[in-house]
Amino acid sequence: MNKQTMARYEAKSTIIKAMAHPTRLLIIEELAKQEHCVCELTKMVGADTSTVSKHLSILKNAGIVTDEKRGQMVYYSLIMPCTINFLSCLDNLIVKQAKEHLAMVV
Amino acid sequence: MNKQTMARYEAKSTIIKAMAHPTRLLIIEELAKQEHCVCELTKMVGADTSTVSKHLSILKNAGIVTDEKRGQMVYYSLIMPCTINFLSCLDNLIVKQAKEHLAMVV
DNA sequence: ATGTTATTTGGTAATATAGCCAAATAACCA
DNA sequence: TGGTTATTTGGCTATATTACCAAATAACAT
Repeated sequence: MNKQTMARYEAKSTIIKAMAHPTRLLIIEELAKQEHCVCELTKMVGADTSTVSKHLSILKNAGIVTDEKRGQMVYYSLIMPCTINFLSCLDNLIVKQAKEHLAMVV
Repeated sequence: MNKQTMARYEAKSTIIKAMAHPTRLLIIEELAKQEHCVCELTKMVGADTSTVSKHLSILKNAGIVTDEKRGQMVYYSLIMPCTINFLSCLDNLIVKQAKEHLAMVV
């Protein structure tokens, strides 16, 4: 296995790992609609602020979101266009699978 | 937060979590080109057979790949079309970021 | 300056993941 | 039947992740 190829897989898995959490997916999908401060996201998620802040820092380190401080608030927004198409593709797939499963049972 | 919406995020994160490993990304990209048995994938990955087998079962449980036994070999193939577009999108992004980084340094 | 709000960071405990070895299972051949 | 190859499963240890609390930092208002 080529060293460069390996590095490429690791870079991709870092990004994907950052997405791989229900809360972080929620955040990504909300930020796809519009930017939000940590306090707004905290309400949406329904967890401790520190927990949400840490989720955001994971997304930021992966290059999926970016932040901007305005006053006392920090606003996060989505900067990775790849993610949203993929997530909606998965959504369709999940609905399709659920329907197939239903058809099997009924 | 709606219960159904939450379940949807969990379903998506299960699929994404299954992708979130360098070895499993390698497997996905190789299976995108053509089906392979566990023994072939083991050689490509360069790890213990049991390790590769476990990676494959994670991908299978997530619905990303499917398997078919022919003789003593089990052949795996990719069945989730979403993944490949997403991975190539990430690849482009990573190359772009690397170039930008290079331009900054030089 | 002091208090309040927004956010991040450090610490900690519980849980999940990854990799290897050894053993079990299955298919094939002699 | 007995041996070989391919694959999966169980067990174990090391490492990573997550969530919360408490404390630190920063901006703003009084």
